[in-house]
Amino acid sequence: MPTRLTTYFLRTLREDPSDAEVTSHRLLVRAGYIRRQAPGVFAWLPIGLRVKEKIERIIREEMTNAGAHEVHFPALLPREPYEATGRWTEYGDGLFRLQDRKGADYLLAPTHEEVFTLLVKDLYNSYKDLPLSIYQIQDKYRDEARPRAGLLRGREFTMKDAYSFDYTDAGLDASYQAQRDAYERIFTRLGLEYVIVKADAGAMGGSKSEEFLHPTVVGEDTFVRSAGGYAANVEAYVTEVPDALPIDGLPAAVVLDSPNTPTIATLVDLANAEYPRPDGRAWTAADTLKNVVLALTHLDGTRELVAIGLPGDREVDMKRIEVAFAPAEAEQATEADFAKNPALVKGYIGPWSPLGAVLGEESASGIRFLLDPRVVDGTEWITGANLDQKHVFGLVAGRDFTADGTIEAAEVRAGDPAPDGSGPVELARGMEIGHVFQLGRKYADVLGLKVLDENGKLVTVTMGSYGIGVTRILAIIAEGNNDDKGLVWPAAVSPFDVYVLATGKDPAAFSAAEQVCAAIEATGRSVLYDDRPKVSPGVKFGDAELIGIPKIVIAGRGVAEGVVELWDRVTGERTPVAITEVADALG
RNA sequence: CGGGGCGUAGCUCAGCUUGGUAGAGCGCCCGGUUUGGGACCGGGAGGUCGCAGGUUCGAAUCCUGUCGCCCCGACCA
Repeated sequence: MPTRLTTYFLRTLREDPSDAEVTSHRLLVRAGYIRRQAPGVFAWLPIGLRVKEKIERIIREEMTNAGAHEVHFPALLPREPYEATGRWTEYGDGLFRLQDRKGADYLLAPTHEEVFTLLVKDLYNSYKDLPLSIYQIQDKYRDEARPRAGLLRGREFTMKDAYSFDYTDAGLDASYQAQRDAYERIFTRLGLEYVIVKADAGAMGGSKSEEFLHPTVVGEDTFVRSAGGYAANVEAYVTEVPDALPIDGLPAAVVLDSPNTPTIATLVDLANAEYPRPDGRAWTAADTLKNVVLALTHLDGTRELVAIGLPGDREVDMKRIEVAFAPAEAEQATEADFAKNPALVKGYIGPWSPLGAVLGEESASGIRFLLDPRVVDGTEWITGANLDQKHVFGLVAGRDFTADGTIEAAEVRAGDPAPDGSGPVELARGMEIGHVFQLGRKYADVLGLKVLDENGKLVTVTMGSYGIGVTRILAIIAEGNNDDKGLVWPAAVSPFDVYVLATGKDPAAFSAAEQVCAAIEATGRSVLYDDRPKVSPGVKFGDAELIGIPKIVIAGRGVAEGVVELWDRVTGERTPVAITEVADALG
């Protein structure tokens, strides 16, 4: 039996909801797929659920193909496992916490690594039980500081999360690869363009991590890619290190007056006006060494100042900084920080002064000093002399100053070289739709998941975790498949296979429509049938377009001649077809 | 957390400047006409004007406070 609009729980809105900005949010609400319950929390209406289930079915099939077994954990979990791994506190305000009537702490799980690990620990203790991959499709909860864009960043969202358990590194590699392959099949079946980028493995002790990004302007992640195939999240981009230059024969550094030059731009202008280069080339920002002072707050609450030196033509990328210093938090040093460190002359900070080294753990300030990898030995710089209104010219790295290490802190720019030599990179925006991650032994270590190996020795299990944002994918598909009339679902995820509508007041149109529904369903297709009487054709056509089922059949004025129309939602084309041949004509 | 905007009917919004019985369109219900691009006529249901306090004879409107929501940014395996 077809699903009839007269009895279905579906209400379309004539106007756009006022609180929806992005296309997917606007259309999914207007077409009756979802309703907002609270910021970042949505109810699923029947037609929306069908799309969600279509996506989940594809994921389940490919998880099965990858040898993973489905389980289901509660979303509501006790505090203890998360306390053990430190995530109860590390997750900070992002965690939904609650208490039961006795005052015991619970949380709504943001991900389930802990309980998956403990489940396996409970039941397995031999290498013979491994490898194992298990997964669930579950709602996750994160108290986002700012939920936005409807389903794209919600506080409750559905995720497929899989976890693999191996006792050898090679086994982990194989499990990881199996999930990675499954992801490629899933996204291909969903018709979703994706780019696999190297991702930051983060502070959680992971070793290898890749993100599946869908290129889209609404994306929140910036990634880089080269024509030669390199792709990386901007946080994971690794700077190509130039060869060191010879130091012998370079002239000594000189301290020169540079009044009123607190910024790189003013410094370059003054240098060109007052101290032109002997070779006639103009000074540029790239000739200057910018020293940025940051304040780190470590997990234990201690505050540490760190100085970062980078070419003056590059900005500091705070996202890359965060990754570099995680789990510590980084921010710009405050006036109070400078006040406590009189060795730093703001606007004229540099690694060196005529009195000796200023930056570095062994220096006058004792402040840790990290350099951009481009600042190799033998490079010459204009930089602050730590004297008010003075800069030093020709300061040579490796001769006049050294650092405590290097750091990936500078912004990545289009045209920068890919680290694998595959050419210059371009920058693009993407939305993370999947993430595969070798966790290694971090969780197993902390939670004590060990098995006996072939030699009867206890070995710690090594794990992977693999996530796909189900509801986010749904929104992304909606985002990329619509026109000014409404949604246009790809057949693979369309809530119904065919939309049948009858127009006019002639009962013959409705009986023809019923006949068409039956014929289509006989071929195994699902049908949504607009059987509403007394609704004008314009409304019916408009709803059909808004709802976005790709194949539409119109039973109307042709039925007397035994003809209905096949309406292609994608192309807009309408083709007359004999009623008896509709099912075949759908292909 | 910073910046901006908004809370009035199921939805989209007007009314607030200048205080005086709460409005429109759409949707919904009843009757009738209409039926290939969001038709029309007549009748009707539906609102603590976010909340609290204040000013006033009288507050959706003015004042104070508060809560919530949306957008941008910060933040976000």
